[in-house]
Amino acid sequence: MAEVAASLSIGQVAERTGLSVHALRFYEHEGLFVNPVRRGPGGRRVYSQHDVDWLTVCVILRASGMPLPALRRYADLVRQGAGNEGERLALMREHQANVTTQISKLAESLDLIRFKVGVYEDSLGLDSAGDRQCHAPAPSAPSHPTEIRIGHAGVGLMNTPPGG
Amino acid sequence: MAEVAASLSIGQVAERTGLSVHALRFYEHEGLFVNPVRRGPGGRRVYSQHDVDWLTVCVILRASGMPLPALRRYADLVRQGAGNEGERLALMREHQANVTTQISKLAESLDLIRFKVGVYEDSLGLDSAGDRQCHAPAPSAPSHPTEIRIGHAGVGLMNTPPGG
DNA sequence: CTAGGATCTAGAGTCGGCTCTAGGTCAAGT
DNA sequence: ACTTGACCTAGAGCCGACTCTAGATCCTAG
Repeated sequence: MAEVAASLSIGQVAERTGLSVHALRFYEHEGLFVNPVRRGPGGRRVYSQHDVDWLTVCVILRASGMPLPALRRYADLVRQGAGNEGERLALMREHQANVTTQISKLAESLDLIRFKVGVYEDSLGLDSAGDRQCHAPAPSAPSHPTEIRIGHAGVGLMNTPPGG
Repeated sequence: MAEVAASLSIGQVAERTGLSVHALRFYEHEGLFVNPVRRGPGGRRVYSQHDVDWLTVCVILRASGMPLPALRRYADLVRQGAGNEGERLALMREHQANVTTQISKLAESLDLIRFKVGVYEDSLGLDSAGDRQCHAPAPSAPSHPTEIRIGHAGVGLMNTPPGG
């Protein structure tokens, strides 16, 4: 049905994964591959579809902020084979927690940003043709009780320099 | 009701904003303040509540990934005073777009991560005591049609080294 | 034979955003 | 008088994750 063991050059893998050829060599150097990269005639790297699949996972994990050491650790665990699923699970769960925290922090920031956008739209007389929900989510009560109060002094005063 | 013009030392501002004193001096050097920081006896910096409010905004924008040059541009606009709301709006809208893209990319990555977590939980015989929704959101159809297919070869094969 | 392009290695350079150091001033406490 | 601690300036250093360079090798096409 499908050739599982197609041989790919570094350039082809770069194309398919979105990583640069430099980055691919760098990743190899950093021990991020599960299995050693084979070499063809002339010492050139030969990759398989397995490698591309693994790299695809790597790219996604990197895109969500997993640092290279964690990625290396994960590669190590996978390389060792079955038996360490507990550790892999722990690693993934930790990353999952990091990502969800990241997302919720961004969502919080987005409250302020939306509010600012609303303020400027209003000050321009635009009524934001069909993009905003209702008026603007009140950023003074930003879903989680935080210490920062941007509602009163902050947002209001910050639109003009205090000399005005 | 409230003292609007309280004088704060750099240390106090660091405490209130979460920025380090180093970072505060650095921000000043980089032109990120709306109004020039006053100096007290002995040349020491004197901050007002206005500064703290502005910095609070800065911290949130930074936390959502706005680079310092954009922050500086924004400070410039605010410093110039009324009349450039259009530019401020554009800047904020662009950042808003960046943040929402960021969030949705993270959410996409989270699909894979959750899937992996599910795989390892299953392989350990855990049935994930009350955390997962149902089984796992299918990561092979990740909300937007992307080029990467992690559903078939990827996730499945990557749990064991190819030598197994 | 020659030229072009892809690849190789080892290692240096880049970038953003701070962080830290060195060397000094100043005010308060003992 | 002396120490402590917060502050000052200018500039060097750091970290992560690549990116780029130099100089060599190899393959293919004309």
